[in-house]
Amino acid sequence: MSANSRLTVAVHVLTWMALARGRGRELVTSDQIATSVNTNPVVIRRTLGQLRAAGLVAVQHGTGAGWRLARAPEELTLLQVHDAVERDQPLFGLHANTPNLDCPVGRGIRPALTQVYDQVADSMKRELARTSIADVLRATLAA
Amino acid sequence: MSANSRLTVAVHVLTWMALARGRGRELVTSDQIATSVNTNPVVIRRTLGQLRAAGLVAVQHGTGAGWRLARAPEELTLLQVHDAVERDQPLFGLHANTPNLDCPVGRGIRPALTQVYDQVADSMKRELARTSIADVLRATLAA
DNA sequence: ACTGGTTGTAACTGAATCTGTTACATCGGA
DNA sequence: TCCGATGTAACAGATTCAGTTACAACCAGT
Repeated sequence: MSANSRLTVAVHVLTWMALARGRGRELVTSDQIATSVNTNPVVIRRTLGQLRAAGLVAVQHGTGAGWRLARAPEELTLLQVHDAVERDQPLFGLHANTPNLDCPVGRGIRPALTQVYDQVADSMKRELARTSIADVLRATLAA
Repeated sequence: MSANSRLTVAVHVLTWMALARGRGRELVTSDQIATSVNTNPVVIRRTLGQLRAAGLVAVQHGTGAGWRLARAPEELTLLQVHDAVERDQPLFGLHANTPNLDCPVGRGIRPALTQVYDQVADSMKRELARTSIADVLRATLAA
């Protein structure tokens, strides 16, 4: 399947918020962010809701409502963002149907693959942890 | 998204072929493999077709037709399998719609993310390269 | 207490993907 | 020629994804 864009949208959101914050506008709305991402504000609010559940952003209600970063951009890693928006999504799927348990391979391959896939996911996560939103903003403005 | 099971099925196929080969049965049919994977033979043939295009298995036509491994199980890595069945599938998708190019973030974030995503994919591939079909077979029979 | 702009979330749509299935042409050794 | 297997197109149902509409909830300012 072609992978989804959740991580991309979430990083875009946070990077945009980091830029706004650097310009003195700490509180921003889903509408403003949606203009930059070029999508519907509800999509942005869904993403922000996941980021809030993970403690990466904070929301303010009522008049003058909006969102703000809960941490400095240097302290926000792509791993935190990934964990926030891809909760429990395996990197590789196992069998759609249980394999034949009468076969030695069908019986043992799922735990064997789970172990390998976990190692691969750990490696991926270590790499994601090496980049912060501040890094992304820097690279984005340099382009 | 829940991830697809292509890599899992392909590894299962090759692992089963490696076991059969170790038992002296070098040539096997998609029907036999499908029984272990618990799916339709056409699904297996589709997978085998991709593995053949990558040079990992060889096919034999006519009477007594079937498939055989093109290399020893020790020489078949999960990276090769991944590249065979997930050709050009990005690890993370970019924006579904082009972001707002009038915004500095919308303009610069795609190349910035591409660079990061490529690094993460490289890390993932390095880890996949560390495991062979022989390793998987060993772990499968040990379970 | 009312207003008004924003959030929070459910419900639905269309497109795409994934797995499984049927059908059938093709291959080539016996 | 026969026959068991491959190669592949076509289709179906389930699921996912992004987008959209709709509307209740929230709360600072007046």
